[in-house]
Amino acid sequence: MNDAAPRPTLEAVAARAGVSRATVSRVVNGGDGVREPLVERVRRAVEELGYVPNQAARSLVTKRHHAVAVVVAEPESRVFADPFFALQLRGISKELTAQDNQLVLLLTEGRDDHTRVARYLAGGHVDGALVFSLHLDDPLPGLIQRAGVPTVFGGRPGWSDGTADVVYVDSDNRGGARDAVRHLLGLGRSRVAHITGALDQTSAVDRLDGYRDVMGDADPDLVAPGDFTPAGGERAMRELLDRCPGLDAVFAANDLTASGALRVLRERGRRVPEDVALIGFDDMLPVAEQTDPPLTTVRQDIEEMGRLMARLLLRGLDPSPAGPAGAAPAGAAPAGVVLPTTLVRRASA
Amino acid sequence: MNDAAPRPTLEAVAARAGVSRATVSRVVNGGDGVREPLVERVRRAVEELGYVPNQAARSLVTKRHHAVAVVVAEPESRVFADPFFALQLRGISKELTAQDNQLVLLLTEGRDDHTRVARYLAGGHVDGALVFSLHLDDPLPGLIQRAGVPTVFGGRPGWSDGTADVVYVDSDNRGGARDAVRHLLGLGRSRVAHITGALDQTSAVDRLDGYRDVMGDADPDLVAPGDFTPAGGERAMRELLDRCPGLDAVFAANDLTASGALRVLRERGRRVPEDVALIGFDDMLPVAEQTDPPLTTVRQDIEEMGRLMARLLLRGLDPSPAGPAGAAPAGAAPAGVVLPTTLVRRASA
DNA sequence: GACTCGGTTGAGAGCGCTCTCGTGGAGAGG
DNA sequence: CCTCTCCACGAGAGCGCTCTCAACCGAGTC
Repeated sequence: MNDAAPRPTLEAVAARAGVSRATVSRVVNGGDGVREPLVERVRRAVEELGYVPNQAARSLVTKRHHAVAVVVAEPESRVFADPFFALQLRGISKELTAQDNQLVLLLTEGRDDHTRVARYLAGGHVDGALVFSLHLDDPLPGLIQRAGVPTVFGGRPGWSDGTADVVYVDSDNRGGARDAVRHLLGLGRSRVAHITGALDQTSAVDRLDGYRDVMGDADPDLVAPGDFTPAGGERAMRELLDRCPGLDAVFAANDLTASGALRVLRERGRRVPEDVALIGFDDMLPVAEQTDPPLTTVRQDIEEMGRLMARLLLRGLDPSPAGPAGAAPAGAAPAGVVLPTTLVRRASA
Repeated sequence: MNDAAPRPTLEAVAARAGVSRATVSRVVNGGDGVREPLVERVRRAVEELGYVPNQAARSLVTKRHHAVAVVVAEPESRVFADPFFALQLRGISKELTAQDNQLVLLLTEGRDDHTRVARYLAGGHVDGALVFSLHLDDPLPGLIQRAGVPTVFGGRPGWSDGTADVVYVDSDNRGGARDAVRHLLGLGRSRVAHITGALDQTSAVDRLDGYRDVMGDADPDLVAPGDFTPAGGERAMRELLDRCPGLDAVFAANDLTASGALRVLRERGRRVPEDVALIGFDDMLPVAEQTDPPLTTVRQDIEEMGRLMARLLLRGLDPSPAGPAGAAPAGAAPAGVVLPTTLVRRASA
């Protein structure tokens, strides 16, 4: 249907500039060791011919692809369906393209995809991988780790409790949860309940831990299991209200959960925040800002998480600059980086 | 940090199986014209060595990359931040991987990125592109079109009013809008208002056109400009209520807009749907289901749109099967494919 | 039984690039 | 003025693969 003119090669540029292929190559790749007049001539030839290097040929010899895979496990799950992930992707993309790397997106669902992805990564088509997987029992991270591709994880993987040499970026779920609960206590509330997230995900576990850090072993009846969905929030809220009618505050594991809880609170005639203060997590805008009252919540800098993941990976790939005096000891990559969270006060608490 | 064993090459497999490189290549690529015993021997060698073809080397000679770029213009905009896009991406991904193609994600913002993307595409690193751009005046689609890469657009591009040979997939915004308005009329409402979307996007224009198809040139005061955001919806709703206190139904250009309108309606003491029936567009779940009352809205099969885009592109790339008796005349690609919408009845209308 | 023919296999030429060497010329040193 | 060094440049090998083409082999054919 199209397939027009064959794209110009190094050879063509060389001919036009009246130099050798090697010289053109040098110019194209930075131009060190080539005298100014020649550089200029080559540049012009490149320009005139509209030359663009053939990445395949280049990769063939350099073994670098300037491409990074972003693996998202189980996209039906929460990761993919909310703006959270879109933002992270944006951060990743920015950082990657800033360093002239491409982003290869790999979405998986189910076993078949696991092996497909593992093969692909092991196949050496990309220089590294950024992996998102929420579930503790997901075999994918393990497979990937074994594939021998440099990898950075988004969120703390379940099987790495600070031990192994796994590189990941996470936000401070535990600290954020503590802040939320403390805020509630600071408001003079004392019977603070918690609706957990899906506890097969580290973020949910960490948030629960944060709650416990502050509340100690308060009344265990004040904790009800949720699953990060509005429906789960409703269910848990009913349960809590039945069990502990006297509760005066709720910390929900995320904003979606909080929105469900909010509906039940209203239905049961509790005023928010007067009777019950409510606080969420994520600061998922379309939800947090649209509820009535708007949700007080814990925000994470999602885009920055993405950037950081990419930066970490790229740094690990590139055995070069080392900065002023060697920023970080060569082999010792930072195992996990945890980004701070901030409390966003709106009307619900 | 790692870089372990060099991966086995075709040569290695050939040696192990006691055949020539050519034969291994034939087997790896389908095995036609190779006798069974040999095929078996080669297969085993591949297995034992864990051989994975080097895609770079392959691309170098075949000029096919088995990779498709997905270009998303202006990710700050609505496209990227909502689940809409995530779903579309999922559809694309499924279709692409089913045919063993990779998905290279290109996010752009601003001029610099435009030229970067154009260069990348023109550079022949991918076999084709799927492009999302919402704004009528976006120069990117034009640039891409000129880059000579096979392209399918998501959503009807502004500059192609059915004329040019542009391939795109869109949902039936106009028809969906008509359905919505007719539904409202069917409910016995007569003063049906419309809050438009951002009119620099074809989807918004099409929805407005659909409204007009049914309402004729009703009272122009019944149309107020929005911008696809909740805030825009609030503003427009206030305007409408001031101008036409007697209105009894509102068709909002999308769910976000509807949620804003809903808030204003409640604030002004109008009951929904008793006093004013309200209907949205998109069926953006976290919004449409969470409002009070839940939103009646027009749904599009987003994931299918994605799949279809990918399928269209791939079909255009592959000059092969042609199906039973040549499904479609070779050169005559279907210019635009428009997917149907369905009305989802909830409580608001 | 010599000959042809369709089908299988191997040899070898590149695809476009990078990178190692070797060469030649300009400048420094004796 | 001649040698030694250093640096800019070109020649050429090869990255791992596909694909054309020639060689070969067994089965028909006359």
